[in-house]
Amino acid sequence: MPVIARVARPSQLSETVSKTIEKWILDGVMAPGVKLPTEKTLSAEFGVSRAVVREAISRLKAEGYVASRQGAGAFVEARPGQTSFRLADAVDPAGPVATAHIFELRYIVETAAAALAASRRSDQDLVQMREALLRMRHAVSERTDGTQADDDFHVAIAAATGNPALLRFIRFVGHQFFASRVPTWNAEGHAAGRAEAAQAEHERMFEAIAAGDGVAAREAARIHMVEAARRIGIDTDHWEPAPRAPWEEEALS
Amino acid sequence: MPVIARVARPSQLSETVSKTIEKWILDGVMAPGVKLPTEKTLSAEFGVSRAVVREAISRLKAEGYVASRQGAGAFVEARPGQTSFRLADAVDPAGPVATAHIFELRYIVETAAAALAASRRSDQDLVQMREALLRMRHAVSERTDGTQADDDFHVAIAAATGNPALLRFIRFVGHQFFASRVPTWNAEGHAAGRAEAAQAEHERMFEAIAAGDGVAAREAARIHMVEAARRIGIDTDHWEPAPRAPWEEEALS
DNA sequence: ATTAATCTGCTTGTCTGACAACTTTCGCTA
DNA sequence: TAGCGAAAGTTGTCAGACAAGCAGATTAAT
Repeated sequence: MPVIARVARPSQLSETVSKTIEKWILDGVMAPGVKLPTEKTLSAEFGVSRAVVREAISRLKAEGYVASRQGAGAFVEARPGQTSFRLADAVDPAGPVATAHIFELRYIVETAAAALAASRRSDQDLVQMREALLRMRHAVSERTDGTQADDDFHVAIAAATGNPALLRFIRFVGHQFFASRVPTWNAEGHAAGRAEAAQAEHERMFEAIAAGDGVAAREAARIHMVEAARRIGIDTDHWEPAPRAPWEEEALS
Repeated sequence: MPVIARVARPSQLSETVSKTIEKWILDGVMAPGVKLPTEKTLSAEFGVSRAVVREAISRLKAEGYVASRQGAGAFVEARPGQTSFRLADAVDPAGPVATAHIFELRYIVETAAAALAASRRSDQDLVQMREALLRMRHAVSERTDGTQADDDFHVAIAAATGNPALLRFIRFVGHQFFASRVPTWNAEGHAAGRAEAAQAEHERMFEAIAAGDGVAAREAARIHMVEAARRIGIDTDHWEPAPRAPWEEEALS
């Protein structure tokens, strides 16, 4: 019986197995392209049934660590970081600046997406944006929740770039701040005029994109991002080693 | 260009099932916290064995979409997945435009990073860049391989932004094109003057960043990215001419 | 009557054995 | 030697069974 890293956490056998194999790959014990032991061998060495091993490999396949070919075997696909980008690896979740750093990343891609959308959007893209915009308008007047429409609007812009990779990434980064939109759209946000303010910013973005004005679209998106950051209380004063965000320098002048 | 929903791949039953359930969750058919059907029910409805359903759920657990408790059931997680970004999900690997889409994403973040680096770089950051630059110079004159130094140079710029999330993402995206640098730095590339050309572009980027000129840094990076795309045969005609943030335009005046 | 303990059915976790689909290897034949 | 086909090995799927744990209903105790 080989060494089995006894992880205290997983009460699930399949998780124990998958974590162990994942560690093998991470530590370079199994290089990319290498065929990993057969399911029968693994089940024997781990002392579990083949079903458990299969579930473990299923996890690893989902995470992109391995790929298997029927009749041939399972092979190490690649090292982590080559196929997937994890925010948990990118920033220290406990760090106070993590949110600001991720938001800056979002700021970069969303402003670029707005500019691209202005020059590439189809009529159908505009329909999607307008539809989300109308739902937000309705949410403002009725003082109801507009977080979903808000999210849909941003996704529609990303989709209008015609770049699926960019679309997916914006959805991914934007999702990290889904909960952050609540203080804008709840009763308090309506009362304080935050929902109305956000809506006005959205309207300007839409107009610029509809007009095909990339520069104006980027500027409108920039303003929206800056205001959104302010609304969720991102403290740019504490930004790491770098002095400050670009929009702050502008505010200074 | 419409959405590419080409997912005909899954010949694996478990993948078909997991993708279907994933779609349910993403489309909001199953809200967070909701208990999904029992394994027996799912196996009956999909017409597959329980083992297949379990492997599918195993995938979903690995991706963070669901969590299951023995005896109780499997429940949709509050934060549906979205803990990692996988390019394999973002683009159709078989599509001819996949590389161009990913490169555009890289173009967006690298040009922004260059602009940020110009305003935030420390003296130590400059040392890192200069070191990589010297190694590339040496590679050009000696006609040796400079891919690693090339990569290090771009990473040094990303690091100078002081944003670890941005750094990590640039490393991730840049790695997708690591192999693409070979035709620039191999014997053929040296002979055709591609290595020398790339080096000149790098020098301009460094000078602008060292001078603290964000606008020039972005423009130099833009040129380098466009040329790099051209060297690996990516069409950049439809790209935005010179995406530039408003604060930089202000800096011009 | 209220509360606590127990029971019972249901669900997930694991095991075993079997067969189908496919790949690789190797020995045989021309 | 080259090509072919059988055989062994491996993953994919299925079926049934039992253990472990949970939730609601039933029963017992105060």
